[in-house]
Amino acid sequence: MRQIKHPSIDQVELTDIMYALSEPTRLEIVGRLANAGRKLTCGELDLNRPKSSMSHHFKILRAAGLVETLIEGTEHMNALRIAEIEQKFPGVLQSVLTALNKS
Amino acid sequence: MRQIKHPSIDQVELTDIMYALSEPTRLEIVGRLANAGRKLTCGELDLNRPKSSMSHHFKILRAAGLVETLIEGTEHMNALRIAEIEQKFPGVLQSVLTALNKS
DNA sequence: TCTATAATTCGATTATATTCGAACTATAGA
DNA sequence: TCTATAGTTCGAATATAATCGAATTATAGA
Repeated sequence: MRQIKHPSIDQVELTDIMYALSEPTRLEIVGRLANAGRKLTCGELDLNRPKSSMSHHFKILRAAGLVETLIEGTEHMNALRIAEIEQKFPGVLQSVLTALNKS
Repeated sequence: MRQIKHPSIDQVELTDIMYALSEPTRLEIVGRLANAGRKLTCGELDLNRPKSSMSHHFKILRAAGLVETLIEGTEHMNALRIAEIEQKFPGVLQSVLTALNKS
């Protein structure tokens, strides 16, 4: 069961996080993953966009270090790397999530 | 003495802020404005880039609502709109500034 | 009114992102 | 071994952004 590679937390750059969060679809994905409180498949998110577009956005979220994807069978389970990100950049992701939930 | 137009704080979007902060030069400008604790002219920042490039980045920072520019004579004095941004998106800008000062 | 200074705007070039259909890969289960 | 399912990768089109020299605007001061 081959797994997807992710950057280690010390490779994660603040600019990459900012960039990943600057796109509405990706911000929506991040918000839903946070609120779900459990791992979600790409399909469960259902933002009404083609699979290839979703895949593209997940790739960027992974590269930024925001999302971790575990392959389980035919599904890809996605989770926010919130604890690690908070440790490295305290408050950054948390405050964005708070702002998201207010709007 | 004509002044530059800025968005009102309720027009400011989280994605625009994230986008503005996703570019290293702009992040640097924001960090210096925060640390200076006073208004700075574009020239004082001196990031070793052509004036037209700096002007472009300031335009984006202004449009995102992050920077306010007051014209005084021939100089443009720039300040972070930190109080307003903090009120609307608590912790977002502050945590980014903290992360910047650690790196 | 002339000159110097500060910064913006314009315009062209190049680079980077987004979008999405079609083809492909990997796994589970019949 | 066949089929269905979940997602990725490819490739091409389109859109958006970054870069920077040259021209322009606005002001201060001589």
